[in-house]
Amino acid sequence: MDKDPLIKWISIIYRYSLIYANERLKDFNISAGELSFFIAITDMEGITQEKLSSYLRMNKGTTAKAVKSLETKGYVIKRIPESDKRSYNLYPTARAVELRKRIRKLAFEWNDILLKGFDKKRRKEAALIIEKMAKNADMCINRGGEDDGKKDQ
Amino acid sequence: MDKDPLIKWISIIYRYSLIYANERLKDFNISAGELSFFIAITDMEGITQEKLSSYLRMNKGTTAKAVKSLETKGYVIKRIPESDKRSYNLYPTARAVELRKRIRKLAFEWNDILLKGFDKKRRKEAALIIEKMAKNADMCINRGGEDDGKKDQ
DNA sequence: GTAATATAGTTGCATTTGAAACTATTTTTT
DNA sequence: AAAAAATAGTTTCAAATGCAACTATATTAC
Repeated sequence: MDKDPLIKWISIIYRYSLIYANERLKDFNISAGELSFFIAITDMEGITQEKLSSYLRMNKGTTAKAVKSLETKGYVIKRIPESDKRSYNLYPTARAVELRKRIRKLAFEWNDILLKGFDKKRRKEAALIIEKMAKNADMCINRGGEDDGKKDQ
Repeated sequence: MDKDPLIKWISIIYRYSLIYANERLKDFNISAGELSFFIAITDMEGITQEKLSSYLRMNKGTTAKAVKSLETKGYVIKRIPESDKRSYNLYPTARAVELRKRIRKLAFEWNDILLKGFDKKRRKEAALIIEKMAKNADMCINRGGEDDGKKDQ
């Protein structure tokens, strides 16, 4: 029945997502790994790296590197707020804002590819299932799961 | 509605799967990345790296490295068949076979964690959806998707 | 039967990521 | 307020992975 564990398929989806994103993002000088950071920062201007890490469930080291790279590429500006000199508020540059729509669209185009052949109802169901699985994973790894800065459902 | 693209959740599931597997596999001296190779080789004795790569949809370079590592660790033996001196047939060692059940079980325990709170019917549905999404991704990246050596559904 | 092409694997390099040790700042204790 | 603990980021190291160039063998063309 379930001859292969789910992780086999999750792994394929994830890795192929990176391949797809890397290909499609070439023109924008954004790497697949930076994509979710780019989207989150343009969506939530002023977010800190800490919040960003917990929102994306990324290791803070990973976040630091991605943000630094986006900064170097001219997509993000870091500003130390008076309120807490340890942290940074992250802002998209004008160029990032300008690209935002196209980049976001690209991420959702991949959704359509993944969900090809699914009717409306099944797409909904798929999204709920995937999100629930991620939250189950989160609960397991982070005994509870911190808030991700957005009301999630 | 779908404020975050599916890839956000897929990414979380994938990365947390690695974290979980690495933790649980410590005692066996098998890394998370090697897990699917270990399972496939113990399940399909004699498989070639080429077949293994297409079965797991892994880059052949990645496969080469994982197999070499499993060989070094004493879990896999490579044998060049007379029929084709370019290739290797991969066999699990006695020790690998001995661990097979426990390792496999571990992979499916993660399934249970991911599917916590899902009833029988929904679990079935989840598996179908994930697998279909992976195949959609495969179709997109590999304009067709080669056979993976097993009849898949 | 050579030459050209295809296939199986390997290796070096780059990217993505997590863990852990580290620095700097803030908050809490006492 | 000084000491201790917590928090925000950075950096180093290692693992997982894809890609492209490479070697060796097999197959196909001519």
